[in-house]
Amino acid sequence: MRPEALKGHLDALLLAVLEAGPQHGYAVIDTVREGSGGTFDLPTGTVYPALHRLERSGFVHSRWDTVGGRRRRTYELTLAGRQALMAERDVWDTFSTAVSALLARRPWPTTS
Amino acid sequence: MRPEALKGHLDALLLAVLEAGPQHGYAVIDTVREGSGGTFDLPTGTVYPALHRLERSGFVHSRWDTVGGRRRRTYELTLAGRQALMAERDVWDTFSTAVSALLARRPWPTTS
DNA sequence: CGCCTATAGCTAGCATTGCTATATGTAGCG
DNA sequence: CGCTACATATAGCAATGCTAGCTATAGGCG
Repeated sequence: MRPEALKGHLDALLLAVLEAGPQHGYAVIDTVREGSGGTFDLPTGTVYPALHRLERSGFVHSRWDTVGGRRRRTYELTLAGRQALMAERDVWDTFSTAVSALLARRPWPTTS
Repeated sequence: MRPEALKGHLDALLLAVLEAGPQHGYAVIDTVREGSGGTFDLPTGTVYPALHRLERSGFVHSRWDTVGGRRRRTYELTLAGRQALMAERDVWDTFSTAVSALLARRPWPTTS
């Protein structure tokens, strides 16, 4: 998978993952990998900055936990985050429909 | 439509449009707009550099025409371009399938 | 104990890429 | 003559995901 393919859609994925319940960053990476059937194996350098961005935007809220001596930062969707996710789903639908339509074009039925 | 949504998929769209036959840049813009049902109305500052990029990559070949006193640069897919398009279609399929799967996740059927 | 792996987090800097803004020039209409 | 549509072009911006590198704990193995 070409890395830049994700550009502009990462936030939607992260919000969708967190919609299922609060998770910490490392777990988010696992969930994305499994939920995408292995297609997306996001590096930490992608996910952590993205989560920080989402928090700055007010879409998620974080708190520190300590589990088994390890520090964890658990992220949870805010109300604004849920609304943003709804908007992102709409964007994705129109976007993917349009791209699929264009990619489905074929030479022969030129109809011109 | 958030502008950056297209990032990483523009080349695929342009190649797909040119697959139907050679076109010049301005016409490509029209074809994309109509083929996407109005979703993508690409600015010239997006399309012309992208076409140049595709030519540098060897995916399209251009020639100058003059039609009605106006200079036109007509782009045509190369063999490499056709192959790249096939690859792009595969990328798009895996990509969109994975994103749709993740966005379809819902809180309740947590199954955990 | 020392080493490695898995877990868990962080950041600086890079490269790519699409967009905005601006520019040039022709054809045709009122 | 001025306006609009057609047609191409580029400089510079902003955003964003990735690479690479770093810190730190827990636990297994030799």
